[in-house]
Amino acid sequence: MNFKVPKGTQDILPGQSEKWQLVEAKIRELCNVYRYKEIRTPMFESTELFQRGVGDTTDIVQKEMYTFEDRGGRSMTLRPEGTASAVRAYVEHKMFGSADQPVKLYYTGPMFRYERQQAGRYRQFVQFGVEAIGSADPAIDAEVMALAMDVYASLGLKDLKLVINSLGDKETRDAHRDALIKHFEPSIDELCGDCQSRLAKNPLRILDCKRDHEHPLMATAPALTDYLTADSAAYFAKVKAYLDVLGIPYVVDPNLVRGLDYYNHTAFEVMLTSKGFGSITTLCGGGRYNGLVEDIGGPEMPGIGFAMSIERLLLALEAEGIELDVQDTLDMYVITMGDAAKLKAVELVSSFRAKGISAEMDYLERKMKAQMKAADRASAKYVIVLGDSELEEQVVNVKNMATGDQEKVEFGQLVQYMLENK
RNA sequence: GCGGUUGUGGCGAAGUGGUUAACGCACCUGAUUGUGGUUCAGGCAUUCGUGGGUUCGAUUCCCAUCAGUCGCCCCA
Repeated sequence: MNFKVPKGTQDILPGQSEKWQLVEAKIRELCNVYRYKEIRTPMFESTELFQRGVGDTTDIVQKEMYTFEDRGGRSMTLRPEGTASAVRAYVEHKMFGSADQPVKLYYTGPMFRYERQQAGRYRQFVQFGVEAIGSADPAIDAEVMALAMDVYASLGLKDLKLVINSLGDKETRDAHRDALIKHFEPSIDELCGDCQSRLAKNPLRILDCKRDHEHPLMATAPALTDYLTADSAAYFAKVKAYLDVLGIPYVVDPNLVRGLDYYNHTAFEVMLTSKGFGSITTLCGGGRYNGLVEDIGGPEMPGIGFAMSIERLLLALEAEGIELDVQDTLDMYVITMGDAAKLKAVELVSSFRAKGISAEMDYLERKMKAQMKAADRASAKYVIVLGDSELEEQVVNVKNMATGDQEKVEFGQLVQYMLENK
């Protein structure tokens, strides 16, 4: 029998988990500064929520969901993303009536999508995301993007670009869609099979096909920006103006498309400019979703948000050679020689810990030299050696591992000594 | 869903149709009878992914299968 983690999932072991904690701490700190409040929602919801929220025609809903029937015969689904749940909670708890408006939420937690694993893509992955609901002010679009960029910047990631686009309103999209079909349909045979199926499903996606990138039809294809209504164009211009004020560089990519149905107006991605890892270059994706709250049964409320994968964030840091400053400190290692010493060591270690001094001792009956080595490996700041003579005199040498200096300290003064020196 | 590639100790990594399957790291012991990071000597463990086939004999050749990994699609 040998059990393994399910395909597409991973164990995060000590050594790695500290990095996660650091990233999560940074995220909470920034969310607090930007005044986004944490929301925690269940990891599964009724299947229908995602069908309505994410969109029935999306790949996520059609072939990537972990859907199961519970014992009561209800169809449930492990959440593939966070926005639908956040919006559901917003509607359910009538947060549109709360005093604080707009409602600014953030979440972190695992998401589930049934996909083939590759570098930077997992079946269970952790997303950090924010949602700002209740405002159609372009300034908040810029704020959300600024927060995303800040997370990366605060961790030292520099080789990033913010790519933005406007998907316009419904009128814009319908007109553009028709134009795209008209443009590609006559010569669709010249394009790849994927594009051919995209024509009916989501013609917008043809524009970012990698295989047909060089095809002459691409260059002459109608651009979404040409179909923006006056209102949509004005809105997009304001978003850009606010980004300028914030000093956030961005690239407008008219072909930027998001894969979830609920997006309109502002769409953006944070991408790696360096080679990065594997074929994945997008670290974060987001956009505006006016209309989603209504679709889920709430009032007509505009919203905008993003989601980023913590796994990809960590992979990007690794690819750029950025070491997170995780501190793994041990204040005191107590070396024991003999059973009597061990008895005393247990007592001493406990008294250190009670004062917040991290302390460790040997549990493997190792020789003194091996214990010394273990203390060194654990980067212990101080070490004491407990043997028969120390027990008799009630005094130990406290060794400073960095300098090698030793100082005599009475048992009763040890905790105080450590509090002053650690 | 489709395609590529890999599968040998805790980790990394050689190798061969034939008695005991290199080496490095890690770990343990000793040199140094109570003080670490260096050095030297010794020690330690492996169903050679799994199942079947060919063969006197398979870790090695063949088939299947499983798993990892990478790419496509799509996405974070």
